[in-house]
Amino acid sequence: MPLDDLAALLRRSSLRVTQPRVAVLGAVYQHPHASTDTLIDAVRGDLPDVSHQAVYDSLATLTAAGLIRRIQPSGSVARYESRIGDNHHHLICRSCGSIADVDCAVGETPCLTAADDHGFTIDEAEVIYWGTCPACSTGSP
Amino acid sequence: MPLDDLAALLRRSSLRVTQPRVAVLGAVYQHPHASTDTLIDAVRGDLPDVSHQAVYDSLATLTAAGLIRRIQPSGSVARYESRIGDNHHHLICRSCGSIADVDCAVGETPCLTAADDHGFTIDEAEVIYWGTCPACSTGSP
DNA sequence: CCGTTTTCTTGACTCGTTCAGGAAAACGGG
DNA sequence: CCCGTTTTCCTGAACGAGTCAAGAAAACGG
Repeated sequence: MPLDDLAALLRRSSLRVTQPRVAVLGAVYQHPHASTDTLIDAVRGDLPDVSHQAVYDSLATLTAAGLIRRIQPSGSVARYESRIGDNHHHLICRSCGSIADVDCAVGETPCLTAADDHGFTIDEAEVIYWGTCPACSTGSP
Repeated sequence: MPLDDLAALLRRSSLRVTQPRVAVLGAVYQHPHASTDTLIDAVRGDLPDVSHQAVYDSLATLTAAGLIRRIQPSGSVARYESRIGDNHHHLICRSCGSIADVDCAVGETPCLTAADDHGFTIDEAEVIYWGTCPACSTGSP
């Protein structure tokens, strides 16, 4: 993903194009499901002197603009991903915390229909599959 | 839920019956989806001098024993509920954070089948419906 | 009732995240 | 191309949910 494209994404969302934002957006594309800490390290590969605050701030801005998505499974720190708008879900290993993407099998926004919505206006259904990843499954012997 | 029944639940799980545990378990039954803080307050209604640590510890023990379930939606503190083993899901208001239970429409453990499991051994599918509750929907005018 | 084991109390501490104020960078108009 | 305004970034401190540790107290089995 060339830097110019990242900048264009920012502009299209009416966001100022700053070095930290471009670097953060690029890092999220390069490291799917990465934690904030990992992203800070990745960003500092390009910009050694960015503050953690700039990364936190950029992540919040990008999330608010819908360019990235924040996910935060129970017992985990915040993670970010660039796959958005395609209603996919996540498969998380209870043992090592690794995350895999899962396409939604049924249709576009299939899970958006709850049995009883209690009068709520539902706008998203988030599905998390919990289990054990292949690497952790074969760990015992 | 009489105290004796709560104690019986603990014994059935081979847990020692202590005042804090009984009080915590009772509080979770009385306050579905309550945060740890709320539960601490509730427990102190019965036992004014329990430490927060005892409550944290009891909650962890009860959760490990499967007597209660811990839920932790993104951006929220940990919450606990006593409805377990019936594969129900949650409806959460983005505005006020209130949580409602939703029965699973399709069957017993319907969502347990991901489109592609990536080799994971899946043991649970957690579904969270995000939206706006009736009270918050009618807030603007 | 006693001894062992588990649990509770007290208090300090960690870590991810947020808050605050001044300095620096980005953008639009001239 | 430069300048002023606005937004963003940096430094450094603070917050809060949750955890850790060591000794005192309570629960259970004999």
